[in-house]
Amino acid sequence: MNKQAASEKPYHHGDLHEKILCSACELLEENTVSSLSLRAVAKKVGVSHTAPYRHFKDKESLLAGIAAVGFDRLSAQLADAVAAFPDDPATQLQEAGHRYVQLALECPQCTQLMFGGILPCDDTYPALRASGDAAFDGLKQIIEDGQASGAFKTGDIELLALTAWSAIHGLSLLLVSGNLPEILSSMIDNRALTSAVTTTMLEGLKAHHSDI
Amino acid sequence: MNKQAASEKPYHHGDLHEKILCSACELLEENTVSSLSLRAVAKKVGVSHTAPYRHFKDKESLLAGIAAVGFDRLSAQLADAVAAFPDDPATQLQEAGHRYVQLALECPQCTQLMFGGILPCDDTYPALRASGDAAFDGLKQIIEDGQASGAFKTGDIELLALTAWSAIHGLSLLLVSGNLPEILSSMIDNRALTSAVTTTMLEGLKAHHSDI
DNA sequence: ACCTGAACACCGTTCAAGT
DNA sequence: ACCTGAACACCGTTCAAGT
Repeated sequence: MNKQAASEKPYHHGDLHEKILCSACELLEENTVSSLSLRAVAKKVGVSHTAPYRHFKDKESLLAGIAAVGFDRLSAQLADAVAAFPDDPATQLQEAGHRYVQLALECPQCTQLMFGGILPCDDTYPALRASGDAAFDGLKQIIEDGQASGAFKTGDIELLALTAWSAIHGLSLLLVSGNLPEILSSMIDNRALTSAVTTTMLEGLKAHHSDI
Repeated sequence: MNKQAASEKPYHHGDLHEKILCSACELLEENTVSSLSLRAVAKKVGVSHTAPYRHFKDKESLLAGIAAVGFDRLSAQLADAVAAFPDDPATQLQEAGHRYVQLALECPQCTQLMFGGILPCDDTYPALRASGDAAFDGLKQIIEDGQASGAFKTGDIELLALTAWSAIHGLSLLLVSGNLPEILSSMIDNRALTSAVTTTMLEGLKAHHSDI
């Protein structure tokens, strides 16, 4: 009795689940996502290499947990971009693009994990899928607001959102993967690259007032 | 004497280098790029698991060989797109986009290998880098022609090329990695998705005739 | 309930040794 | 010159066993 509420997970370590996830996140960015080993995570936490199996079904399940956190961070950045420029969907979209690229550059390995086709995107990991969908919903909302205010051209919201997403996603992954040719990657300011992409992208999304 | 010319590599197997590369390409698409093992390639070729080391420095070196082939295929598709619509840069760019996406969908694992940050893009593999740069040069040429003919807006060629590339690259990787939300991935026709992206992208690239 | 250690089947890579 | 086999240090995962 006196079980001190229902939420307890003491015994040998504190919240091992959380500790493992946290350490994994750190180790992930120290190297390549494919070089992250469950055994190394366990060693870093200070626990036997089989202990993580009490908290994650397997390695992939742990990776899914990390990726979900990444998508949540992305959603948060999107929300901040919207809040920063109320009632200005065009600027919101541009700001969202900048933050998307910035986040990708800050945690490149996590970005690869989220978008590198490493994890299944079906319903194997519902939490992961939910986090990913939430991020896309945030983007759709900006497009919808822009259409409502007449700033963006009309058309299928999903398709317009996909277009904006593709542009900024492509740039992000090209930066993260290092596939840009020397001329571009030697540009001091990544913000200039992002601006070039978002500006042209916005140009294509804008309503053509000559059509009215 | 009578050495039958200079090009000989008989002994036990024919051109083992080529056989390994070829088998690796096939095995690659049968599974994930990260699950491709050198030992499995050797077994498929019918040779001991250390034999590949006579022809490739290590596993990464073999992967770089595969990726270079991928970039060459991309360049070829670009060239075909240009040839198909002479003197029409806008249509060339759209066609190039379609072929880029199509190629990515045909060999998703090779695409991940080429763009997944698995290989170093510095001068570690000169052939790989050269193949990659060649593909980008093809794209730049389309942009340049479009500017010359007045179809595209003026501006830094590299930046405009990057913009076009980002849009189509982003779509390709989103398709290949499976990160699209259900609504979009359930669309029967990927060509419709590609058209949506390329059309809006072209809209942003076009010269604004009202500016003249 | 939570963790450990031995064990298994796989890796990539090296190296002495065979033809 | 080209290939092999044993060996090493790593994996992920399972399972009986400990507290």
